[in-house]
Amino acid sequence: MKISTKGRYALRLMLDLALRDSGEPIRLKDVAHRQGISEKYLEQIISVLNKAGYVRSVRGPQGGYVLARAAEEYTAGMILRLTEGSLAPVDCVEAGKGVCDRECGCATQILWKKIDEAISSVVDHVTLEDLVAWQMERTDDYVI
Amino acid sequence: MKISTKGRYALRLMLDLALRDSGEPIRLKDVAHRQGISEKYLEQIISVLNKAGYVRSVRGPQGGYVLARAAEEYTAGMILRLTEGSLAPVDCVEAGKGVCDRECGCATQILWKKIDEAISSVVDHVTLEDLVAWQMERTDDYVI
DNA sequence: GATAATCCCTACAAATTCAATCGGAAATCT
DNA sequence: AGATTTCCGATTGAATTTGTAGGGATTATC
Repeated sequence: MKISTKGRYALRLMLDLALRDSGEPIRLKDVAHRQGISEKYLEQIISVLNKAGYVRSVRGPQGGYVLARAAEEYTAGMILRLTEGSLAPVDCVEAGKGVCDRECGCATQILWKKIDEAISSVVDHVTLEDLVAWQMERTDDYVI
Repeated sequence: MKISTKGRYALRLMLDLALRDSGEPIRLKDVAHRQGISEKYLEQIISVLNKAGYVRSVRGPQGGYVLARAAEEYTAGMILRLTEGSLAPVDCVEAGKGVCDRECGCATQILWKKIDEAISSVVDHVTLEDLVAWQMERTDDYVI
């Protein structure tokens, strides 16, 4: 019941981009250094965000990444679901998946549904802009 | 971000015991058959519940397991935390663990905390008795 | 007391997932 | 041309999950 590094790093990556959003591309290498995350690993993660159109990439020198939209247009749920796959606590309450093979009709499903809704109600209402605000409350400089 | 089979099976196991709670011990073999779970694997799981005093065991023929307390005295959170270890979405918001090495001071922690609280507010308020009631609404017989 | 049923314990193993690492190709600025 | 940066796919080591396997201890019943 843990969020993997993929989701956590993706969120920190997007937060990093949002904090330094000036229109100029931000090099992944810099993000990696600031966040203490392997550059190569971050590549894989931002590749997913890029394909989803969450960031825009600029190749070559002076290149890097820029947020595709304003920070308030991203929810934590969007970012986490994209990178984690799903935030549902069990398979059988996931959107696409219909019934579960055996647990169907099982009362525990009601619990899983409630947990799923509780998680969603948080992540779907916290935006990247909220994270930016929280970060700026905590530290004056942007060293995360 | 999934609850493992250990937690899910533990909950179904406890629900099964609660639904058939008559004072007589219930054989693990029967639970395993009803739930379609390997008997040997269930042994490992109930061993944890037994050591925690959540169930009482009776050895020998006509033996089995009985709930140690009334169903309303167990929350889903108790059972899941015992078998899953922790329901916190990331290590750094767990109770015992102090700071996280690097993400400390990071705004994402606030999000993780909110998710953790949302999950807890569900699992700490749903009791085994609730699950029993939900199950009886769904099916007249107790075949889960 | 013998037998059979049941819980109890520990070790092992297959499969999957996680968390990267590695090596290079393609694009682009100067 | 050369340096910089993103892009892409393969591989890998470790950890975790999800069980299996085999036997030991206890006890009700005959």
